[in-house]
Amino acid sequence: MKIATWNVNSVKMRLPALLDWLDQARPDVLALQEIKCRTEDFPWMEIEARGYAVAVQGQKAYNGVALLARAPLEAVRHGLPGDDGDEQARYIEATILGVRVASIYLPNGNPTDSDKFPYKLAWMERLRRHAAALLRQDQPLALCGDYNVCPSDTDVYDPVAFAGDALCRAESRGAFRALLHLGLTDAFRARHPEAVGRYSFWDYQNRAWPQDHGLRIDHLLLGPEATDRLAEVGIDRGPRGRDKASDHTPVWCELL
DNA sequence: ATGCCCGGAACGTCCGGA
Repeated sequence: MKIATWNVNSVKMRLPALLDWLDQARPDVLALQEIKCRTEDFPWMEIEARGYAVAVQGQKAYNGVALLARAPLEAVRHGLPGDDGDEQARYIEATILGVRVASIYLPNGNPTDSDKFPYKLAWMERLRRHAAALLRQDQPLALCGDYNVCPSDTDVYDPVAFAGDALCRAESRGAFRALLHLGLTDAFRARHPEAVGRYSFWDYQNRAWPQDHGLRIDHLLLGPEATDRLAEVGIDRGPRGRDKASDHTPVWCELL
């Protein structure tokens, strides 16, 4: 079972690249982030024609997440519990082939002296509480998405320059570690413990991609049952090199 | 010290992204 995550930065602009990647990589599940469209404007027909079931949590212009699966999506949950006043479309969850899978678009949190940073940290605490509840269900779990956290300096092309950034701040990394301490496993790091310079995001600015100035911020966090089944993990840099690319590229894992 | 590059909304130029 192949499970992947990809921040597409507008599903409308990325539709040709998305359809190509589905045909080529053939994931059983793909978690999308930053679809940047209302649920009713999602390209349902084009995706379903490729043999995928679709669940969407959209909003106008910003954010938005979705789950695509080659098997039925069961018991879909829209939104992260813990704040009924939160209008931002950043979370969707469903069961696919017995695996509980979430698509997560965690807040960026910059600038750190604005209210965006405490919003990020509060969102991460809500995620921690919900992940703890999911882990108590004793079913395979995969929390997939754009976490907007570089877990360690080895995940950053210039750790000094990013030391004060919301993606690298101690508070963000501590909240990420709190997720791991629940019993979740960073799939990429589990399979590639010593890897340096394996990124999932390269900024559009400053020629970041040709210089390989990247960050690893897209993660697959697996519960114990899924981790026991973990066979392989990869980052597919191909889509980032295309014309009209997203600034993120897909991360995938294979469960036995 | 600041903008660089993108997409969306909208039609001038700003917001948000990371």
